Amino acid sequence: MDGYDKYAFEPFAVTVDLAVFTVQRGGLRVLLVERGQEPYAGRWALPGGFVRPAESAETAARRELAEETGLADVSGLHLEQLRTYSEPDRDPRMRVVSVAFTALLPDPPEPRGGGDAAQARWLPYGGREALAGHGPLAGHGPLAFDHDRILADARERVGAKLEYTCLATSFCSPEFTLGELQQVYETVWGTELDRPNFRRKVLATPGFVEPVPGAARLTGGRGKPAALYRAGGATALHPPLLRPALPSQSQEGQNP
Amino acid sequence: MDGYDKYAFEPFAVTVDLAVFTVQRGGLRVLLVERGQEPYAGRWALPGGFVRPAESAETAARRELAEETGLADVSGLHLEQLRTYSEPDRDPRMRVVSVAFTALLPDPPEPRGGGDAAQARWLPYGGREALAGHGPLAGHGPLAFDHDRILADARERVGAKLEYTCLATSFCSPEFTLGELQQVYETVWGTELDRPNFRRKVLATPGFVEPVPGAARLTGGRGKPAALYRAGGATALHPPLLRPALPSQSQEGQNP
DNA sequence: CCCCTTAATGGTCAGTCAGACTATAAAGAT
DNA sequence: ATCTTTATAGTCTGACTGACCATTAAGGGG
Repeated sequence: MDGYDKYAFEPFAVTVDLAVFTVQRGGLRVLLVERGQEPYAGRWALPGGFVRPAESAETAARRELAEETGLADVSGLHLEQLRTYSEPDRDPRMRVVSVAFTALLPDPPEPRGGGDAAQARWLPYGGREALAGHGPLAGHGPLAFDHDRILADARERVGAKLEYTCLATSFCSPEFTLGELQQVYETVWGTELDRPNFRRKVLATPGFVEPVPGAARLTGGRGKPAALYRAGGATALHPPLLRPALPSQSQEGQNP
Repeated sequence: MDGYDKYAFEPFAVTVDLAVFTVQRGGLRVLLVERGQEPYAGRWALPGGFVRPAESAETAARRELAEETGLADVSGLHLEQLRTYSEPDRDPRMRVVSVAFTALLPDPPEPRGGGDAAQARWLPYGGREALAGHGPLAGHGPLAFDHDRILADARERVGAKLEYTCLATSFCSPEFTLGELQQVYETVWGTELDRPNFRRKVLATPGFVEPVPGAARLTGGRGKPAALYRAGGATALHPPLLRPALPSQSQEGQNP
């Protein structure tokens, strides 16, 4: 950071890219826009835009989130910096450094198409379609630029943070059932969890969820009505709720 | 990312800042440079510099790491992106977006002063001096720009990653004793760990460490000589090695 | 040379927690 | 009325953790 006048430096364009996730009908969905122009015309991409002169990347990301989702109030939504992507050739036109963010929405609104005739949609990401061999975006990929990688990084980060934070409640409405909360974990992790055990763990963690005092119950379909809970005051999970270790993962070296 | 020609965008300067940690004599140290020019002349700052036109931020960070430490080969060192700091007023001269990195060194070389008469030093960070009330940098703070915050974020990130990755071996020489490895945990976390339990946990994790086959032993001082180990092939810790939860942390909400 | 200190290593034991599983309750569907 | 579905309650076992105690192998000091 020393000696600006001694070293040459090139100006960069700085953008933000958003990986906005939601859990809907048991599947993970991500907000994508269809590009109307070259490069990558017709390909899907993460929503995003330039950081303005008086903005931080965080401010720009929240502004873009409001614009792209059409939500009036995005102040309560979870928005978190993922990392910055700066490969010199990631945009063929010019040098663009992009700060990527991850956002989580409980109930996704119908997205409005962007200004330039590009449509925006919630596309399923991962899940059953991926297992059928069409890739994580089920035929809508690959994305423009390096957005496939950004999206994969974002999903991995969200999955990891579910383990040791209370982030899962950000995917849920203000009042939710434990079944809905469990669906969030199962959807993001792509695994199934034992319901009684999940319940025991969540309720045993102080501040994770708190019961809605009105003893209100509600159900959408069959079965016994479920009790409603709100997010508690805690943000971290100690000890964490670990996802089941896949047999072929995370321990490549073995001790004899 | 759509329509570059439709929206105004400002060029930014993009820099990298490095939080380079090492564990020495039982204390955590960080590489800092003393600024020779305004702004913040005479204050200490994180090493860093501009990203060049053909570089990614990662490439620039590794180049800066080599330059600042004077090490011939930094290819094996741990270098990881922390996050990007982009507040509009973080540099009083111009709009600078900085991508911060965290690096870990086993045995720190004597740093060479930067080109512009600025000296570089390993300063103790946190530890006993901090408890004496002089702040985490024991009288050398506050740092220039927003580097205090970057440094705090970096330390927290390193501490968190020790829990669920094998990162701690990056602080150690190629061959190390379990006592040295434990010192890394204790130094970064600022807590004491039970030696037999730590040993049991480390050895029970496949791929974390592997014994040096030559049954080589080595000691610096008194006591029984310790067996030497190398880093194993694993990168993740499943289940994690959790730092002892401080009584006043992480669970502000309590369920009745 | 003997004893003390230091540090590494080996082991025990009880409490806690996670995974697997069974059982009961309360709703809609047929 | 009975079945299906979902929520909730509880049990049991093995694994893991934290708190210990014991032993081994070095150096230092009398």
